[in-house]
Amino acid sequence: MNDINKNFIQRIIDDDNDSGKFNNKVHTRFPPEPNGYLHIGHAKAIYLNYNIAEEYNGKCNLRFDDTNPIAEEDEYVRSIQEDVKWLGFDSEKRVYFASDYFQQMYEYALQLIKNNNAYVCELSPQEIKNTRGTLQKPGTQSPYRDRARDENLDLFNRMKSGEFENGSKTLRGKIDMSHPNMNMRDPVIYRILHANHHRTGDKWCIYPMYDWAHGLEDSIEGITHSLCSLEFEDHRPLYDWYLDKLDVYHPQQIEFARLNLSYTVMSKRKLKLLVENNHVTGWDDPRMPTISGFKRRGYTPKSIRNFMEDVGVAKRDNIMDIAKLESSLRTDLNKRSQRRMAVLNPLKVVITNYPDEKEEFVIAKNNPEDESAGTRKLPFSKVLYIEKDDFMEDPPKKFFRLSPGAEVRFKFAYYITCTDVIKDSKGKIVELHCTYDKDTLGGRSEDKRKVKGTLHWVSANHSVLADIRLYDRLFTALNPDAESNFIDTINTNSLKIVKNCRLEPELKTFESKIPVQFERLGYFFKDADSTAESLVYNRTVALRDTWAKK
RNA sequence: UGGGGCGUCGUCUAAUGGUAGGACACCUGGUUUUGGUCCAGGCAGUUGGGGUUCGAGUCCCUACGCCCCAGCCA
Repeated sequence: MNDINKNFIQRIIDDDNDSGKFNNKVHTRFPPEPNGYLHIGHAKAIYLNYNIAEEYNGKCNLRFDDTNPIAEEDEYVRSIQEDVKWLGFDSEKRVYFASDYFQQMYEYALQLIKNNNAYVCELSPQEIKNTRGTLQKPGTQSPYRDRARDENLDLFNRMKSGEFENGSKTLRGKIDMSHPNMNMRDPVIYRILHANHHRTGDKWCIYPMYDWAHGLEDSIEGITHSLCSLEFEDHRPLYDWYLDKLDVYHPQQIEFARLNLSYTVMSKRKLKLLVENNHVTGWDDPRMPTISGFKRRGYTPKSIRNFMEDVGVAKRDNIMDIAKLESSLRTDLNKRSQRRMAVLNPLKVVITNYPDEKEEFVIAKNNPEDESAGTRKLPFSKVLYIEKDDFMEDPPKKFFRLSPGAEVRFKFAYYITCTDVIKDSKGKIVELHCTYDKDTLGGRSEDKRKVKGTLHWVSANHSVLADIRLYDRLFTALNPDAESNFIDTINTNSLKIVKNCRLEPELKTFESKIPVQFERLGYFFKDADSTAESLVYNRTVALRDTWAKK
């Protein structure tokens, strides 16, 4: 690793290592709250934390920050672990829960009270709000602020034993009600919550607030560099205050800019709304920026990791162009995907000079980027389907697909010339009559005559049917968060289902785990909705198309 | 009128007082049995104004702009 081109976090760690601050140790953590599914913004945090640890020969913990029983569920801890693993990060059994430290946190709170740094406050939530002051004006002190030490201890213990109603009392830090940083105006440390916790059940009825819990979790686990997003910058003084007052091991919090993607929303609240109001089919809807959504859509873990490497890390607010994600995706898929033939919008083609009952098999390359992927046999016969878009009766200049009198290559098969256009009574094209040149088997000719267009095709009788789901961005606004109501900018055409697509027969039994490219169309991934009788494919991403742009 | 951050091509991100570079996007051209890939090239940036310096994206002053903070959420 050279000194140049490091990001600001690596430089901080280098400085710490130079000064011996953490004895050259690096230990990070990824601390999700199990209250929703992971999205690609989390993937940045995961990537960062695991990679920093690996780079410096350290470790990274996966820690569930489950301090609020109201919002958290087991379903989410399961999905989060699954997603982290799918992304390619091994937590090596380093899986922890904030709730495992509840007893220890409680004892630390006792210590804080004993040192006269915390007190039990009986102000209601509304009263606390009213006395906090504003951004410009200082707050006023709670009447309970100067309670005797023993009374605080007694009251706090009774809070713990369940004697009081939700919201009736809190434990608060005794800091400074006129502090310019609102977080330092006697912050709540514990609140009373008679609620069932997904792991500790009914054992506790007081739960620690984030600021109290997070620093202690980091401290207990021996974290060195505690990476979090920018909005916690204002919380760092409090993180430091607690640890200093307790005089315990003190990790360094470092803030970085979270990832934003163009044409998408990233907040859990908004994603949840999309799910609950059925704007999408679920957390794993292929249009969602969730890890499970990308997975179902056909994204690869490697493409997401490469994207994160590309994105980098800094403290500027940013909106990454989603085209960059798609570029990482195509780079990976291009090298690895198996090519297959599929016709989305079939147009019947009859090869008039081809024997009626004949069928033959042409040799098709599975992946031109990788010879080891081998070849397969593709059935060819008299009646075929091609893409409707690949024929124009009256083509513009530079249209080098099929048109009356034009000769094109049917990939891996023959040169084909269109002789007749068959229409129905309304003038709609229903069928094409063509001839083939029998001396061009494999798609090449002895005379080296040049054929500009190469089309994909399937044999009608051999083909299998499928529904194909075409996805577009979920929002029409580049930054939906900036709109007064992001729901209003939902793209009503984000999903288009194309029925009765024709696939080459091998796709009937194709393994769903392998990424596949439908020649000339894009990358597709077999959806979980597929059954033995009916195939469903998701378009992961289209191929770059410089023709369509014009 | 409080506090904390941040301003570099269209979008991300480097350059740590010494030639403003890379990626994506976009535009040319070449190769190609995918209008894909690949290859070659091009376009495009330091928020403004002062100052220090032989030399400033970088240091200082100042102005401006953007983001975050008033949950018993994280």
